[in-house]
Amino acid sequence: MPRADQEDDGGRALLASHPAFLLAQLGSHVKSRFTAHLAPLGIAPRHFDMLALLTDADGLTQQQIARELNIHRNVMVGLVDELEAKGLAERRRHPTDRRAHTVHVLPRGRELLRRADQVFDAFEGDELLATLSAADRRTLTELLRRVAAAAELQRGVHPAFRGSPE
Amino acid sequence: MPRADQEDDGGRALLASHPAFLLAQLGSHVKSRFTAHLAPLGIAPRHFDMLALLTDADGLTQQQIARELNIHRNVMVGLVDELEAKGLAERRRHPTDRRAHTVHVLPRGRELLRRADQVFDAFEGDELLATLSAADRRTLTELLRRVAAAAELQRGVHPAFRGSPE
DNA sequence: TATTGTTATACTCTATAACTATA
DNA sequence: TATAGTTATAGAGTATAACAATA
Repeated sequence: MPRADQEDDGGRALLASHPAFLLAQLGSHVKSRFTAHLAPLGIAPRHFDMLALLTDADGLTQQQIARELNIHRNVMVGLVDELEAKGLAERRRHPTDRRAHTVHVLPRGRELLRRADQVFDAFEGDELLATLSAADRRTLTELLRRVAAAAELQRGVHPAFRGSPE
Repeated sequence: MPRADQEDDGGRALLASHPAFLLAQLGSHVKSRFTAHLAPLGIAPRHFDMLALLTDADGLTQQQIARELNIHRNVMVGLVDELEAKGLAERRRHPTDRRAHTVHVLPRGRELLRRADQVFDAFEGDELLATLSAADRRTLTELLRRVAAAAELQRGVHPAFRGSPE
């Protein structure tokens, strides 16, 4: 059903029909919309990613979280501070390494993540992709996944590569 | 050919397999990679977008450019300054409105845009989408275009909506 | 009174470096 | 010597307000 590529005007191809341009545009759109949807819950996408990660793998150190989420360890300090201030997570002493802190999700954090998941699913399904059929959504997801995989972007797959140079 | 959605582990669905998440991730990846590819030419994506717009519609005022590109008019001042400093574009007096400046691409700007276009095409075709067949690329482009259209994101389509509140 | 370009200011993000306590 | 967490600082980017010239 797609009426694929229509050539336009005489000269240059319109930027707006290039996948790279569309990806950049949609990426920033998704980020700002999701930020807005999350605001009433009192958290930002950063916190959402972190709670989601810890729910799958509780008790990681700040360094490990930073590598998984591809953010600098300096920024982690503030993020964990904020989660602690909101009662969503807490730092504990690492059992063997006295330099490290492990981070653990608290009950309030799990409860908030549940609601944030609903916000995310509603945004994705009812707003962002509302015009696509179920089959189109599967196709889009698979194509995006392949492009992301080729770019080595997946979370938690190549943690070793993620060393931010200092 | 896509092996569509594979359910994983016991609990939450992995964020990394959601199209909204993939879009946000790929969007920032595209932006940073394209910025890096453009750096040797001495310009940023902003300048590229602006040169591309003016090549299709030379002589717009700074306000009009700002609306088309969805950036604030205050920022336009600096961008045009930079393009002028590099000899890529220049301000001229608006023929009838003495408050306004029109912006015009100079020969060096057109020449640089040609090279930037090549950089863009090479990045998109040989790097970003290298793993996708021609048919997959068309499918992806069409799906992205439909999602972007639904979000009213196209450049230059609804300029009237773009009023940044002050 | 509204608009164009401009400047100034503040606020957020990010990147870098350096410090401490451990290993 | 290297690493985990922390703190401080500087730069880029963005948002807001205000101003002069003109409509």
